[in-house]
Amino acid sequence: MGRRKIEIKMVKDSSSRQVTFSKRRTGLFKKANELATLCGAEVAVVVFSPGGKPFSFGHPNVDSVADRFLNQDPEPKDGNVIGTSSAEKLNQQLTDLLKQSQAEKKRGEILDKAIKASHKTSIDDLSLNELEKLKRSLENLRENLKVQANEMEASSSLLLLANKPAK
Amino acid sequence: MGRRKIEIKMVKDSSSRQVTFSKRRTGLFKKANELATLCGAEVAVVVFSPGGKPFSFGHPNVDSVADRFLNQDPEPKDGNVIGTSSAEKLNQQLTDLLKQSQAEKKRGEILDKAIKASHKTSIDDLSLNELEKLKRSLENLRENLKVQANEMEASSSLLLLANKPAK
DNA sequence: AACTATTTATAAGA
DNA sequence: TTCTTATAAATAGTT
Repeated sequence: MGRRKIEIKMVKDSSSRQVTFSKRRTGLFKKANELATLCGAEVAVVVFSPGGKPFSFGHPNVDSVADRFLNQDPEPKDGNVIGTSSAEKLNQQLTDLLKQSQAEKKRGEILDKAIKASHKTSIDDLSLNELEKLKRSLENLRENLKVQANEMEASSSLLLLANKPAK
Repeated sequence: MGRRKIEIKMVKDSSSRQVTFSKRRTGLFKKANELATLCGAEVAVVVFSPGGKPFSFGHPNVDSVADRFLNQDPEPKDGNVIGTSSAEKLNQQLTDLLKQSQAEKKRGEILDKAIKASHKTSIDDLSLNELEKLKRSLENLRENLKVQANEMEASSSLLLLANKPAK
């Protein structure tokens, strides 16, 4: 978003990285504030700099949002802290994950075609087109995996937290 | 940032507010991801929609960042149905899953090269070689995903069982 | 869900 | 570091 387009990967130069961190942390907090204000949402953001310094933003504040997040969902079942709802949700997500894997298999087949095509003289429009579709599919898969993993992580956080003594 | 400048204050229309929330939440998570990737920073974001639904993003994951921020030790606690080991194992698997996703990203870059190569005259040995490597990577990914999902399913089944009256 | 006209964020540079 | 500025990215209103 500036003079040049940059790839989203670790900035090598430590000094530049620090500058990028400062600028983008400011931007992230600003966005978080706008989201909270515009939508009446509760938002908490915690960031550790590469040097290990903590920074945070919260609306209305970090702790209340964190508490709400960590204490939600666990069903108040006597004798046990964890409600099945959390675990069942996890199971559903695992099922979805398997579906992702299945879908990915089809993409592998597309690749097969492309490889066969390339064994001939030159790659034709069809296989090129397929390669490009495959590329988009992969980008999608990556995005989906990340989202899924994040959601599952949140669920398992709840499970973990539910096993800790209430604060 | 769009057709018109808007004031940063509560969007009155509930329907528009929901749309704004969705768009901006996506944007916020993307920014958080970029900050983490570019700077090697740890980042956690938790958001509650106006409707009270929780959303989260974390790198490497929400609870490790939260724990670190709250300066809490994941104290081992027993006397409780579920050994933390099961839950922690789940967490580890989720982390591995994220790594898978990362690895997949590199494969996408290989594809990029192949596509660029094919834009030229004909696909050469190098890019063909790369395509074949990519194919093997994909087969691997599929296999790993399947194994991971199966293992995780087993863990979460244990969690489910552990929550039912032990007969 | 898509599409653009604009606004905003920000990468380089000073 | 702070400010400037050219450009990339996000997104408000629209369809």
